[in-house]
Amino acid sequence: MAEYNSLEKIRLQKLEELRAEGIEAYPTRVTRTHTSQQAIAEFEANETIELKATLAGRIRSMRAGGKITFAHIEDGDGKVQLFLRVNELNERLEFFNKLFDLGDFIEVSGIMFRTKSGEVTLHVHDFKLLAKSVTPLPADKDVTLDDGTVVRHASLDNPELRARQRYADLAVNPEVRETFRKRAKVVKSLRDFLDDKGFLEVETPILQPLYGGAAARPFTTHHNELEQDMYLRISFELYLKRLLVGNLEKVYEIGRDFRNEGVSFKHNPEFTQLEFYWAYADYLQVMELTEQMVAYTAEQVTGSTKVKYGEHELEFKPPWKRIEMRQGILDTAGIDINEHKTAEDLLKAIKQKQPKASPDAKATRGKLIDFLVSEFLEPTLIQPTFLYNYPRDISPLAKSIPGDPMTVERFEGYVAGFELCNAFTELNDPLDQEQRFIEMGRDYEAGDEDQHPLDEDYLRAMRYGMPPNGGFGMGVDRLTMILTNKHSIREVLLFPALRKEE
RNA sequence: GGGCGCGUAGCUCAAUGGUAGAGCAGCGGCCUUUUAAGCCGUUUGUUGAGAGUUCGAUCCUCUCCGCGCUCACCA
Repeated sequence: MAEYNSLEKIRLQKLEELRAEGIEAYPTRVTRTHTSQQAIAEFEANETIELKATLAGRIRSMRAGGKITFAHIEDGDGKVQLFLRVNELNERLEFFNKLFDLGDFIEVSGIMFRTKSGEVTLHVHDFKLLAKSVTPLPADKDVTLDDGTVVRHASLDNPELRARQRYADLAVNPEVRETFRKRAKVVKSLRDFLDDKGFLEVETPILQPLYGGAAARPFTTHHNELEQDMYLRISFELYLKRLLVGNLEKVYEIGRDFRNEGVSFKHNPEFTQLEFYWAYADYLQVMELTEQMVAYTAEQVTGSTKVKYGEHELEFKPPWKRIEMRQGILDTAGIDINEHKTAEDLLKAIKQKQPKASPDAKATRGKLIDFLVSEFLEPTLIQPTFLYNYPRDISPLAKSIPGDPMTVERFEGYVAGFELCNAFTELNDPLDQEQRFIEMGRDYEAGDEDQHPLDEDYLRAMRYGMPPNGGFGMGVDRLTMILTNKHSIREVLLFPALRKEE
């Protein structure tokens, strides 16, 4: 049984009073004729015509006078003011004032007009309760004090409450609703862009017998009838590339990935990923498509390719800056990785630079290079930038640069100092791929949990012949953060992962 | 997982080792064009949970729970 606080008990009492009057507090049918903004627009188009309207929405404010009451209701389109007067409503006005609360959903009918102070308002002739609100919304308001200082409308602010009770957050903070409308637009724009380029949207398994395509720890679950453990996917990569073997030339998927790892302002255990694979393309073509796609999305969502993010103004218009990884590390860290061909050698060079963090002493050469990037280079990449040409040993699914077996054709897109996307010319040589898997298997035996187990079926697919192709992956949540100027992934997830209550 | 910080009324926040406060919301009045109205009156608490120190703990100590920041982890 729910326990009610004093405010809720008062509302429950009102509910009883309503029912005692024979009023259904949660009726089934609504007969709305206009949304709030439709009614206002239609009235403003010609104010000499009497406009009758029936509106529906939630009571957000009430100003009850003796014989008149002003209120605002809010619906999906916005707010509209109501004017209720004893002249039309008689004793029902008092009934309205006494038994209706902020947060209740109501239906109101009447005639649109403009008040003395100029606000388009519904003059209410009839009203009906649609749903009684038992728990008060956490709304608040500010007040101007005698000395002129304004106490701000604080409203719901507690980040935990806002995330746990997103419904209340959405109900009370219109800008939060706007953020999620923009998020939907981000996804739609990406889809439109890729569809227009001839990509086929597909859906691949979330429950997988093996996980792969990324270096991350998976969530494990169990299928009862099949009597086997299964994993929630950590990427789409290996399944999407199987489709290239099947002669689907251009495929993409937008969906959820699951990684059983730490939570931070840019990591949630489940997150939305976009991946596409493009036969007969290489990473340079993917780079061009990427900057076009992100610029298109930015423009669709914000109206411009220039986007404000915190103190920065980001320009997404192609072409983006390109930095070759070796050169970028040389410029920011002062180390030429080509002069340090072994991990021991590179580690020595790094130690001389005395970075703030210290690299793992057992790290491979590739991981040390990765360390240099995140320590020195990454924080400088504010404007959209492609960092390209990665070490082979941290890129097991990418193809080497012809003539440079240590380096692969791979790039990552950086914006605002963090990684937005990752792409490469995909490895399509089954023998090379098997070799790389085996090398990773060694890592796996050595206790590196992030390395994936060998996927025999993927190799079987590749042996049938996989066309040369370029692949791409991007965190949709992160793109949404940037395009909505939010600095935490939780702000762009409706229901971010939180610990169980109590 | 480590470090730092936070948790007080429905919401936003004060406060002191000695009976826990404000604004808004709520409740009761007055007000027929208000603008998150105004005026008068008024209620609200297991101070996150538990233990300890103390004559006395919201405050000090410890444990636990939750959240935030940060580091680690993380293509």
